[in-house]
Amino acid sequence: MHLSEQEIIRRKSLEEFAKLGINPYPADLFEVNASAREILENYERQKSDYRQISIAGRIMSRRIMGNASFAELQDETGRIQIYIKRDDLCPGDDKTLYNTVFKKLIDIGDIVGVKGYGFTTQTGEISIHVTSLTVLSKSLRPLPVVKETVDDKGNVTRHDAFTDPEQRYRMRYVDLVVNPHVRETFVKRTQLVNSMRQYLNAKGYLEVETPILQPLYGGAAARPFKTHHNTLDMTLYLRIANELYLKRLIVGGFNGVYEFSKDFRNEGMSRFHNPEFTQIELYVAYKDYHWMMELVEEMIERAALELHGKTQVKVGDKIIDFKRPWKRYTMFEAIQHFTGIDISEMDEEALKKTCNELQVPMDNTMGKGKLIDQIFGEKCEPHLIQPTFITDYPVEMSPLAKKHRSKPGLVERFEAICNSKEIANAFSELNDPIDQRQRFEEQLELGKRGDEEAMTLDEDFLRALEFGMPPTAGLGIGIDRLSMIMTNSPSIQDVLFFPQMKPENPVAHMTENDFESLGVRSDLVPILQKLGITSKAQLKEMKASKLFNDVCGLRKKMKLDNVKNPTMEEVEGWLK
RNA sequence: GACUCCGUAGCUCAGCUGGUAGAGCAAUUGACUCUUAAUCAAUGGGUCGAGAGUUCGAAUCUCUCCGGGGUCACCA
Repeated sequence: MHLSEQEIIRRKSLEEFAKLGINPYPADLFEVNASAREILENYERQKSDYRQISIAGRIMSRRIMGNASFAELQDETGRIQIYIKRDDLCPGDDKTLYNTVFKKLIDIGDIVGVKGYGFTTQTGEISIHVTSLTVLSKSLRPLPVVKETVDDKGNVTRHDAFTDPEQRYRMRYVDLVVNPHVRETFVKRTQLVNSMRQYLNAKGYLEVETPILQPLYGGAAARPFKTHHNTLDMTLYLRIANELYLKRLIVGGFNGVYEFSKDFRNEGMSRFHNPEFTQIELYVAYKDYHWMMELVEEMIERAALELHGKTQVKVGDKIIDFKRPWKRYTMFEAIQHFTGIDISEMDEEALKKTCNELQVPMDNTMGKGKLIDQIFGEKCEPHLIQPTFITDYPVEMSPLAKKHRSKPGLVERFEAICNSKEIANAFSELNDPIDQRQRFEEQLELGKRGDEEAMTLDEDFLRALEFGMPPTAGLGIGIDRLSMIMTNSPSIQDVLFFPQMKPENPVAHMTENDFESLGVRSDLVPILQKLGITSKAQLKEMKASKLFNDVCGLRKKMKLDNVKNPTMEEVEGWLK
């Protein structure tokens, strides 16, 4: 294993700890009675409460001045400065704990527990005067060191911030330690989910769990991930939606069911797409899509209030206001509003002509519904920044939605669009089993023509509908997309702890064992590693005389005085 | 999948009309008892993402590959 200089130094500290009889990974619990934020908030008012503070966290910076030092301790709630004075930490003659343990063996990133009392420094910072220090976990890798300066106006400048997206996503644990706003984002995401859950629970709806491994995937148009069950010897799919299972539960007599579900779609990745993502789906019996719009407005307005204390949310350079009521357009109205063209009576030919006039890209495989959607996507969606309901979609694109009660060719469906992206999708659910079977069959036709995302026919779902499903309103909300808006995050990767990434390329390295199997003495291994030898094949191609020279030369350069040079015979032996 | 930009020390970055790798922070050693991007002095640290090519000579030019970002396409 290749270690950097700093890693080697930290590992050597472990040996020093052992010599001092200190376990840098103690098993004992460490009693904590305060948090950084709590102390900073309450100390001025309640000084007497902070005479015996016990707190634990990570050392984030150190300022050592001889026999006294300041350091910053970071716990879950934030950072607090600690003050360590040699003679207060070590009242007796033995100053090892200060001189050796704190000053030499503890590094930035180490996790320690301290006990002490609160005080205010001469420059006015609330701090902890440390009387006892315990190492709780030694950190063997150097943490990125991020420093901050605050100017007169209170603007914070971060120096050397840990910003490389690849590193941040691959090592989210490091990201969370050094980038406080990242923690905030994820806390907000959880608050969002909690807010919605509480809202739905208060209405008496039941949170349920349905299968992730499904023999047939359905409920959406997407390509699935495929897997195999050995015992049953059958193909299973990771769900792309849970719609059809939740509807079965409505058939079974529940009035309201919802599920926060991880869904999986085997498609392209982008700033708005991760192969696994979270949706909430909700189904309520005896309701329709008008009713559902009210619920969505109320639920999301409430979430915004709970997260931000107001209905306005800053997203990029825009302010998005979730205050009810949201604007509503039918799809035709929206298109008329943004293009001035009324397409409501147009047939396929007229729509194609309109696409050409508007310079909306299209091709001849597109049917009426797809053309309408295309115009909407090009000409309307980019302008819909404030939350807006778009209603009444073409039937061709919505095989699970009920036909519109009065407008032929349309379904009772709405999407909520916000910041030009769909955040919610809902229908009056199709509960007519005969109609549903026809729609599935149309999908099968599309599938035969090569549409990889066409829905499959789920015979058991149809059987359930044939037993009778009450009129039902159904809803799906993309939690990741909504989280992006609520946390002002430009990429979906910023609201997923561990976004999908390609695996890291393991750098080929020969281990000590690999070298020793060739007869290389262990004390010579670092020299060969330093030479950049990463494979046996590479080594075997080298000339013995050159290798001998290189090794002896490097031994001198690396100042490995107590390592004996190999003999020429030895080197020849490695290459056999 | 297409286009485009990026990959140099633990972190943030400079070096790129080819000539043996630099800075700040971090680290090491020393000084310093209220500092806060602490300060001062000294020191060490790099397969310049990987491979191949051009060349006397490549971090730098060319090609291929790997990883990442962005835009587009796909994706209700």
